[in-house]
Amino acid sequence: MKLSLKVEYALRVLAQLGRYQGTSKLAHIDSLAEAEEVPSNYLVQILNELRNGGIITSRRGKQGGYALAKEPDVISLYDVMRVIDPGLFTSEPSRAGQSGAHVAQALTLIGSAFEEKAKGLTLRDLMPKDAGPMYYI
Amino acid sequence: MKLSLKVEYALRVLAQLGRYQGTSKLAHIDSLAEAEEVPSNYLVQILNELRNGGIITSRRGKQGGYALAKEPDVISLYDVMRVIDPGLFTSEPSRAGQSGAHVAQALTLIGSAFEEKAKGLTLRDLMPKDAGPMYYI
DNA sequence: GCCAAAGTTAGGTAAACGACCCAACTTAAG
DNA sequence: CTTAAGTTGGGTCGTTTACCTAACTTTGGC
Repeated sequence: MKLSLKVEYALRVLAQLGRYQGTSKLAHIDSLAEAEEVPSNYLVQILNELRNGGIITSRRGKQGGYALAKEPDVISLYDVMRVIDPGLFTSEPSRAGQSGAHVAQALTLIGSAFEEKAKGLTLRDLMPKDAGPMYYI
Repeated sequence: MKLSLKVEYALRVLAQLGRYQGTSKLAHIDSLAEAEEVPSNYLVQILNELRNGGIITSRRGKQGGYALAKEPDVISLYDVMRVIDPGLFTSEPSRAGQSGAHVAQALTLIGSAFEEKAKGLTLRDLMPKDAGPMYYI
């Protein structure tokens, strides 16, 4: 279903950010870029969009960094995709032509299946099961 | 889920071709292009790929034209998409980075939902319900 | 046997998009 | 006030999309 590399990058980095949850540490761009093998110059842009989209928070200056804005299990893949790749869900098929309406309806059906599945998965599903919250460390 | 215009065009035209089923008439490019509002110069290319993909058949020369290779209810939208937009279903997400495997698994899950829905819909679902086969005309 | 109506094929193109890179700027801790 | 971090705005380069053009081939009918 042709998802952009950008979405993959975002999800990988968010999964990585999920590992910081429970600790008081903030993640830096370079650590994230290295751990998830994302080009750091591109990651800058992605993190920015995630912040504007309310998925993550950031702090500037020395000791700055990024953290998830919410718990991993309340951030769905749908939320992320909508922020990183708007137009993935907002694009309506055209109703032109004699069969336009029927085709549009069918494609919307397929799109809904995609959308619902994306809503049912959260960042927690992207994180290692054995690595629970680190409160006790 | 960002489907190409090309796929929409193909589906509209195939739905139109479905209306010719049961008659002995072949559809010409220009009629199809006009009925479904598809640029005819582009449609030429699409019809060619559909023929090479075994979705439709064609006849050359005067009295030539196009027809569905099979009954509308055995041609799924998945079949069409695979022919018109290969790479839609063949593309595997990367497993790079620490979270690559988990992300790939989740995205494949979403992709499967999309794929299954596309397999469950056929050209018949794109055709007007009241217009049954025209054998009796 | 020609001619005209159809499909076939190859190629080309302009605009948009994707995946980056770079540099100047701002903030905040020590 | 220096330095490590995030912020912002821009630029670039290759690919893809959505077309168009034109030459070619096949077929039916006069």
